[in-house]
Amino acid sequence: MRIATWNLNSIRARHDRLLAFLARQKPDVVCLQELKVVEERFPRQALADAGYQSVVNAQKTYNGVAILSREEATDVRLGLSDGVEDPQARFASAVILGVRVASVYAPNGQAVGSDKWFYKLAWMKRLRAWLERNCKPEEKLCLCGDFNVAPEPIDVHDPAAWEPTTLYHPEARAALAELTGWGLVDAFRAKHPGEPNLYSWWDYRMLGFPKNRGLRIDHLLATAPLARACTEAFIDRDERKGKEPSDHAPVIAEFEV
DNA sequence: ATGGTTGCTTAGCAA
Repeated sequence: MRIATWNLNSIRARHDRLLAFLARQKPDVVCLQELKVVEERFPRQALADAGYQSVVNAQKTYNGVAILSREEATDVRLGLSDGVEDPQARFASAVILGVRVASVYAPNGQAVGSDKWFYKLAWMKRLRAWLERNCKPEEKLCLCGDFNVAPEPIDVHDPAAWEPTTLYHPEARAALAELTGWGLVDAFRAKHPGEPNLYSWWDYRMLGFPKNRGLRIDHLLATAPLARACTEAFIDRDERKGKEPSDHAPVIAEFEV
């Protein structure tokens, strides 16, 4: 089973790119983030024509996540369902071929100390609580998405410069470590231990991509039974090239399940 | 040195 995660930065702006990506990489499951579209305008039919059914948690203008799959998605759950009043569409999960897959769009946090920053930290805690309520580390599960946190120095082109920011602040990293501490393996890093300069996001500004000034903030976090079945993981850098790319590249992993 | 880019929605916000 080939699982991909990709922050599209608008599914309308990336419509043709997404269809070309599906044809090229032929993933079995794709978790998408930042749809930036209302449910009614989500291109469900075009994706169905391409062979994918869609689980969609959308909202107007901001956020929005989806799970595309070739096989049927069951036990669909939209949102964290934790009783918190929260209009932001950042989470969806479903079971596909016996694997629980979740599409995750963690808050960016904007600036350390801001309201959005505290929302980010709280949201990470809520996600950990969701795991505790809904899953067991012994089951096959993969959290796929834009976590807006780079875990380690190796995941940041200039760690000292990024440490004061929400994407690499020690508290954000601790929140991500709390999440993985429940029982999740960074599937991409497990296949590329110690390998530097591998990023999934580059700022549109300041020639971020041409200079490879990136961060690895998009992750496939798998429980041990699933991580053991991972045979390959890579970042599809080509998707960041060319005309009108997203600022994120897809992360893809192959699992023998 | 506080720059610069993109998308959604239409001037300002979010990333």
